[in-house]
Amino acid sequence: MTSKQEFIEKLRNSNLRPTKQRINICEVLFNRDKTFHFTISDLFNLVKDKTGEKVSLATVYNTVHAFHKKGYLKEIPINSNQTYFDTNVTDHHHFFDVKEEKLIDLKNEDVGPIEIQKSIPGKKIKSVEVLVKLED
Amino acid sequence: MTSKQEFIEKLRNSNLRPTKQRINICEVLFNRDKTFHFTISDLFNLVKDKTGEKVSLATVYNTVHAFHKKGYLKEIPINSNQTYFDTNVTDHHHFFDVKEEKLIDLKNEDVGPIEIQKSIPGKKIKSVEVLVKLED
DNA sequence: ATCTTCTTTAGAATAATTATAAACAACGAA
DNA sequence: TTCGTTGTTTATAATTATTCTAAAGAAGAT
Ligand SMILES: [Mn+2]
Ligand SMILES: [Mn+2]
Ligand SMILES: [Zn+2]
Ligand SMILES: [Zn+2]
Repeated sequence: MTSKQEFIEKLRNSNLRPTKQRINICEVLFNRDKTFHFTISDLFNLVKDKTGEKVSLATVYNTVHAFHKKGYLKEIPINSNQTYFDTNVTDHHHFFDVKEEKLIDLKNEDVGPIEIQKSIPGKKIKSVEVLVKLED
Repeated sequence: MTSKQEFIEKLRNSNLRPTKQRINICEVLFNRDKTFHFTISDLFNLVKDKTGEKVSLATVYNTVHAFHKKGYLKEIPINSNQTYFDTNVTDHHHFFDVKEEKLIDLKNEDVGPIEIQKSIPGKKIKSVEVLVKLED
């Protein structure tokens, strides 16, 4: 349980004005126990449902991009018509349930360390992500 | 070097009529030494350039989807505004050069076997793919 | 309170992809 | 080879996720 005040501070510290809309979005995104995987459309609907207040779709996009830029959200590479985001910004891997279209976190110890034995001159590794697709 | 006749047979065997357009697309896709990573727009332009014959964009989409369904192309999960495909349909991993927006194949031995230590009841693993993002 | 700067918003614009439906080409049987 | 059938191509329209625009509104500083 994170308090509204903490969200306000977090936003202020990030040079983002703590507006009603951003605070509502924070509640939906960060007031939870487990990692949250979502699309913009998921988030848009949840804000309405959980806070009772309507936020424009443009603001959801703006806020998600702002949070992404600040490092509070991670973008997850899957092939889908919609972009997926993740409140777990640490380096970690995923199951993707193709039928349910749901992401599930994998702990690093569930996958083990991955050593990349090849390198490209002039380039360095930015991230290593494993995506495990699941079927029935 | 694969001959036109082989493409025609391949198409027939797949219950796809060997049209001029499909054969041209085959030439661009499969008449090469190395794996080919591409977007629909890449392919559309290359068909014009390499064969001198114009193919409609809709046909490129149709054909790519048909080949994908038949298992001749693989879709690569990266976050981009465009979908990437791959002529290497075996299970394999990738570098993605974020700046150049280019995919590079990784051999399985460059990554090593990946053992997934977690399972989800009722689901089985369909694929395990590693995406290594590269920066300068 | 006033001014400035940032934010929200509705709506328009963009861009990838998919759908539509008419013209066309491949096929198989006469 | 012709003819009828079925599959394919194509231009174009529709759809959909995302981004842009510009005006109205809210937050912060003085
Ligand atoms: Mn982003
Ligand atoms: Mn596809
Ligand atoms: Zn996650
Ligand atoms: Zn590849």
